[in-house]
This record gives sequence, structure tokens and C-alpha cells, in this order.
Amino acid sequence: MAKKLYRMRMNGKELLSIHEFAKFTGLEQTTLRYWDDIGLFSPVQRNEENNYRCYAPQQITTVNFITVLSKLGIPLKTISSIEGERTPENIVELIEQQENKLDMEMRRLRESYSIIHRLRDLIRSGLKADTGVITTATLEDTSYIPGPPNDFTDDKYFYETFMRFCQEAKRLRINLGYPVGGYFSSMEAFLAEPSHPDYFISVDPTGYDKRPAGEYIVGYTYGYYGEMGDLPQRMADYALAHGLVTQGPLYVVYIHDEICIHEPSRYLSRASVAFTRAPGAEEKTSAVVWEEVPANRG
Amino acid sequence: MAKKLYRMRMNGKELLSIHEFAKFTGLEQTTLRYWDDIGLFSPVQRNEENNYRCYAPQQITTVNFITVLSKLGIPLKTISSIEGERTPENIVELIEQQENKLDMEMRRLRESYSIIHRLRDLIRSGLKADTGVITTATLEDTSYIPGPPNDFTDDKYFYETFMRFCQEAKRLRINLGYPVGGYFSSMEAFLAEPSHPDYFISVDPTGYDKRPAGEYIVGYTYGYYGEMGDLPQRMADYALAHGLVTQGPLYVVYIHDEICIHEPSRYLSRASVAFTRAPGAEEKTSAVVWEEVPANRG
DNA sequence: TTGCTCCTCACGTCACGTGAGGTGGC
DNA sequence: TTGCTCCTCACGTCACGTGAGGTGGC
Repeated sequence: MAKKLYRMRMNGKELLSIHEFAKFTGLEQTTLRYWDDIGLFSPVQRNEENNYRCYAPQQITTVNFITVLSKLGIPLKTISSIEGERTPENIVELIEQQENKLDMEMRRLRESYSIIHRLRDLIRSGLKADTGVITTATLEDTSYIPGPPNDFTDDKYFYETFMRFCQEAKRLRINLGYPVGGYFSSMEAFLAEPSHPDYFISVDPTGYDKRPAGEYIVGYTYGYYGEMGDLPQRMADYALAHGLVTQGPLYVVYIHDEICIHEPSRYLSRASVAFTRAPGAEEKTSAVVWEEVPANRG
Repeated sequence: MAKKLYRMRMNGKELLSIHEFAKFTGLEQTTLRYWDDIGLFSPVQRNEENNYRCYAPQQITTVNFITVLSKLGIPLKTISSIEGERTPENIVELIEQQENKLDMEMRRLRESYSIIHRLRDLIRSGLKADTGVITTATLEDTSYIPGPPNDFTDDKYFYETFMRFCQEAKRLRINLGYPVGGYFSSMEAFLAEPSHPDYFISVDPTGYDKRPAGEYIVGYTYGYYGEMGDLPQRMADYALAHGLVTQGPLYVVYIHDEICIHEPSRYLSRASVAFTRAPGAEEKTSAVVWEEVPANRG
């Protein structure tokens, strides 16, 4: 100790070099210099000969205080400004404000998490998809948010309608990060106009609408948004051949789209429609799982 | 529509101005220009006459893709780099990496949340404290992390020892954001050396040590770290006067310190020690609450 | 001429991180 | 002379936001 001539003292106690002070506080020297520069926190004094920064041991607690508030996401400027009027009441107020910000940040993170999760499951399920065959599967219920009704009159093409959906998304609190799909009122509607869904849907697990759990006819097809190829006919043929009667709405979900495929013609869509068995139809269900993991988490 | 001469077309379809494209995607014009600048995402073409950016409607989905990944915290440079090799497998990998990062971010946020919560409760409880009186109270159990044993030999003063604790904190995974206190093996040890705790503690709700629930004698005092004034004697007197026998360790917690008080002499500490009633001592317990809200949340 | 949409260029933001070049005592 | 700790100054980071000054067609 005291091996350097330039070591300074204050009230008989040794002061710390920036190197030592950084070690005690766990901060970087650059951070300490920066805080000094912006006037947030300075050493008690400078060595007059070499201008070195000299810190007092008591300053460690001050640094801890700044570090805590900073980690809570409070900007250094704000921390700077409460210096001098640091009272328990003020700190409680500051902390409560920050608590709300942290709450929002948490919600945002949870939503990102939910999106990331759903995306991954969907992309994975697409990797295992076989576009060649139609199957039946027992699906869990899946929440979604419906977009506004589509309008395909006046020769409006698919993309123009999809654009409107994107535009309205913000107003309707629809996060376009979730997978997107289309809703058809029935198998017949899908057969008649395969690229004209009644409305688009966002497969958001917090959505208020649900595709109910149950048995579904499921088919996949490649092609750009709204291009369903012969999928509608193949699904209808399958139902007929197996004595199945489709029921309720038909859902299309865009499983692989621009998010993971470069070539638009290789986009992958999946259609699903509930059914009942006609009397006498044999039971023959293959096991396909819609989503592998429950929707909510984190 | 088409009210401007400079509106461009591509394959017969109208292209969008930056203003319109910004509306559809919900992005700012400056963001679109920035993405163009860094080569992340550019309009399909420029108007040759005025150099205006012209976007194709199909580009909306590309923008959604970028927006999603960006919201997940993936840097634009990374998003840029996966262009061209955008396959389901690559995207799943990228997403899973990001999932881990989000997990860590979540944990960090939860810890900040826990700290903010505990700080607020502690500061509030200090606002209601009365340094003039000693009381008894039924306290909940409280977790904490013990620091390394203190060494007060060789005339080491309180602050020097506290500094060592701060220095070791990182290694011991102690987050100095939580309230800090001192542990004394007994009331007698506290009486003998009020500013020499056996070790410092961090009142971290995830700590593996606990101050058990039960009845405690509780007292407050103003003064700088480790300066306990006449608090030890007052607590001992109180116990004697009420026929209480102190039991087990004594805990000091620094309730108001540099985090909310400017003047070190106004720092507030609280001491608590468990007790049993001597035979014949009347029961008379005032209700003081240690922490108002459960420790973990979020 | 005025108003409007768009353009580029430059500088600011935030909390540092990274050299470059220099000092002072062993 | 070399090695070490420290210094200042300047520039980079990241994803934009904010003017300033200019253009082109109504």
C-alpha cells in the first residue's frame, strides 16, 4: 500500500485511483470518466501534479445508487437532476414512475416472446408439411383476431385488399408479427373464390375469436398469397371420397411467407375445415398437430 | 387516384410514394430512408425525373418481416445479412438464438422489477418509522444473501470493511441494488460492537438465508452507516423493562441511505432481534409491518 | 408567387468503447 | 530506455430524429 508518491489523502484516509475505484464498484474506467465529463459524478479531487482522479471510499455508495437507478432504465440526465433534492418522497415517486415503464417494457417483451414462439412452431410445422396429401387431424382451439371485412368488388385484386388489412392493423391493435391467414365462411366459399377470404386474420393467442378444437380436414399448397392452386378441389374430393361433410368456416394460414422464403412462388399455405362423418363412413384419422406447444408462455 | 403526373407504374400496377408506403406499413419516412441508406431495404425503383422513391405494394410484406425481426431485438445488420439465404431452417435458428437473448433480458427486467419493488417498500416503511420508540412486531420471514465474514482487526474501520463487501459482491453474485444490512450473532454482540457486524447482508428475495418469521424487538436510529448511537442500549433496556429475552441473531438494515438522503447524518437504520417472553411478562405487541408486499412479483 | 411533396446532407441523440498521442515517476 | 498508470481529444456505435436548403409540378 501507499507505494506511489502521488497517492493522495483526505482527512488522513487514502484516496483511490480510478483503477482501484473501478474495481470496487465494478464499473469501467471509461464509464467513470464519462460520468465525470457529463457532471453526473466526479472524484472528490484531482492530484495537482498529474491531474489524476482521486476517489474517496465513501463515494462507492454514491456510485451504487447511480448504478441501481441506471439499471432500472432511468436516464443519467434524470439521475443527475435529482441530485440535491434527493428525499425519500422524491425517490419513491421516481421509482413508481419507472415501475410503470418497466411494466410496459415487460408487456412488450412478453409479446415479442409470444410472437417468436408462434413463428417458430409454425415454421417448423411447415417443414414437416406434405403438400401432396390431404389429411384429417384433431386440432386444438386457436385464438385469432379478425381483420375488417374484405371488399373484392370493382375488380380489386388480392394484394390491394391485403394492403388495406395492413393499413387497418394498427388501428385494430393487430400486431402483424403474428402469422396471418384468411377466413372463409365455408368450404363452398373457398371453392368458389379461393383467393377472396371474407376477412384476414392475425393468429394472435390473445385474440377474442377462436377456431374451435375438433377434427379438421387439412391441406397444404405452395404459391404466393391467395394463390391456392387446386387445393380447394383436392380438399373437396377428399371429403367426398371419405364420406366427410365439411362444417363451418375454412381457415387458411400463411405458414411460410416472406419471413422465411425468398421465392414468392414457394410460399406455403395451410387450409383447414371442420367436418362430421356421414353415416357409414369409416373412421380413419391421421395424427397431425397444429401447434406443438401451448400458445402462452413467459 | 393517379392525380400526379409523376406517379410511377410497374407491370400496370401503381407504385406508392414514400408517404403512402409509410402509412401502409406504419413506419416513419425517415425510417424508410434510413433503411434505404444502409442497404437493408430499398424501393423497387426511383422516379427518373425527380428521384422520388417508388415502392411496390408487395414490398409491404417484406417490411413486415423486417419489422418483426427488428422488434425481437435483432440488429438491422443481422437482418440484412440473412437476405438471400432466407430459408425456414435459417430463420428458425435465428429465432431460437434470439429467444435465449429475450430470456436473459426477461430475467434482467424481472430482477430490476424486484429491486424497484423492495426499495419502494423499504423507503416507505422508513417514512413511517419513529426513531424515538422501541416496539415489538410480528415479522414475516425475509430472505437475504450473506456477504463474506467481516474482519475488524488491525484497526480496520467500518467503511474499509464495507468496501471489501462491495468488492466481493460481484464475485458472490450479490446485486448491490437490493437494500444492504448487517448481521450480528446476538443482541450481546450488537451491544458490544454496534458498528462491527459479523457480515453484511444483501436483502435479496432470492437469497438462500432467511430471517425467520416471528416476534421481534424493532428499533430505528439516524446516523451514517454503522453508527448506531444509543440504539443498542435502548433496545436492551426495552427488553429488560418488558421482561423479554432476546434470542438468535440481530439484523440491521440500512433503510434510508445515499439512495434517498443527501445528508449522511440523516441515514436511517433499523435493528430487529427475536425474543421470547420471560414467565409472567405481560403480552403487549404493537403491530409494525416489515415489508407490506410479498417480495416476488412479475 | 405559394404550397406541397419529396430530395440530400449534416448534425444530434445516448452511454459509452476504442484508439491515438502524450505525461510523469519508477 | 522501458513499462506502467493515467490523461485528453476525437471519432465510432446504433437506429434513427431534426432541421437546413433545394427541387419540381400544380
